Amino acid sequence: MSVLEDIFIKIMGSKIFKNRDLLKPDYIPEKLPHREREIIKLGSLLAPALKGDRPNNVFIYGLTGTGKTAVTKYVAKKLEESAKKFNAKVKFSYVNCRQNDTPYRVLVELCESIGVKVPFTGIPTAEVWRRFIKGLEVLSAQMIVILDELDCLVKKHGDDILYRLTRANENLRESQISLIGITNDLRLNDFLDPRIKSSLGEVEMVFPPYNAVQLEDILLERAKKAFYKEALDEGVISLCSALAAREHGDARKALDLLRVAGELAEQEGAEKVTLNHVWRARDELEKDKVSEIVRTMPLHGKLILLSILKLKKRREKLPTSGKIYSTYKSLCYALDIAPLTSRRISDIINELDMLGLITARIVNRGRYGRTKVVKLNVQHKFLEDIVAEEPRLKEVLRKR
DNA sequence: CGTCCACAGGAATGACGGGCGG
DNA sequence: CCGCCCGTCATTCCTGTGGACG
Repeated sequence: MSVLEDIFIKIMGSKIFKNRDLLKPDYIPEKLPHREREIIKLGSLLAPALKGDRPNNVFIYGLTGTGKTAVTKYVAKKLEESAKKFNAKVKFSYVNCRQNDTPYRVLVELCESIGVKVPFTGIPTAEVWRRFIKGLEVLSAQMIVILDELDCLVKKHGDDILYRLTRANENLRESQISLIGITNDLRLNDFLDPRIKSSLGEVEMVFPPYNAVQLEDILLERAKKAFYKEALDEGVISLCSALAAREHGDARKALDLLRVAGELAEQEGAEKVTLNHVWRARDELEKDKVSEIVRTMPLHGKLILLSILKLKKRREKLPTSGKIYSTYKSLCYALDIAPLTSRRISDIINELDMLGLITARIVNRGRYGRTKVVKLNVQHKFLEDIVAEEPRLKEVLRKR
């Protein structure tokens, strides 16, 4: 029997997943535990749309995995259903601003959602804008625009499009627009023009993180339908919840852990998902995250990471920026690459800190100056594997 | 108690590449 | 389509800093 066939048989014979899709991040369940209040609040805020009144603009804050998108989509779905019943003209448009991260692309998305066709390049933004307004007038509806991950758009391209959208109602007679802005970044306010702040932030909602108990409820709810009975070992759900609670109560993380643990169990033909699978799922997820960050990092960032790694391996003490810089320089020398200035390296170290790969804190050592002490936050094994993917770095790594 | 270490990190400036308006 | 402008990455030059040491 071939290896591949073996895998297929294992999957087919597996009694783990009933419906794996229920654990995917974009799935919107029928029940959202511990978000009942948010659902009611958002629902009542948007309800005027059914009567043809423009709802207030809403701004939703919350860290990743706090249910912002799920709640918004859920309410949108329900409202659309009701609108059909009451024969009210309500139109929702959901745009993810991370995927569509230019004003142009956002506008194109909006046009398409109301059935206006525009080429995705070739015509000026102003023309797309004009067609959007025209299409909207024909539609004669209450339009509710959901801008998810708004921070990505605003940080890259400013708040101009928000300004236009909030002001669009002045040019509309048959239709009206209202906005729902969703952001992970609580500091987004600082990037916004005060005028926008006042009009977009007519109502603000903050989604608090889930605690471990709440996460457990969420997982239980999903697991009921996603897994076969008895497929989960005792404590699996609690462990997933606990691990995710540690990371600012991220429900998506909790679901990811559970799903990946299940996948691991399935792949090896296990009867049940065990605690061990969860731990391995955590490693897997961390590795994925780290590898994604590292892979897209410029060469010198990788070299710095490598330098930290080498220092950590060789010596006992925590590396300081000076030490890192000199090992980095010798690394560059060995690879025949021109090294950057220490000033720049200082910034790169800060960037790595921002990404969460390392923790750098400033330490005063009196007579012996002032430095940044750096601590690696990732398991060495992962980093080595990932950094080694860069062919040039591979040999350096082999040489200890 | 002053010095001075070993950097931190701000400001100004330049090279480069990519998107936008005309 | 082209030139322009803007953001990013990097360098240069610089001032600032907490505390161990003499």
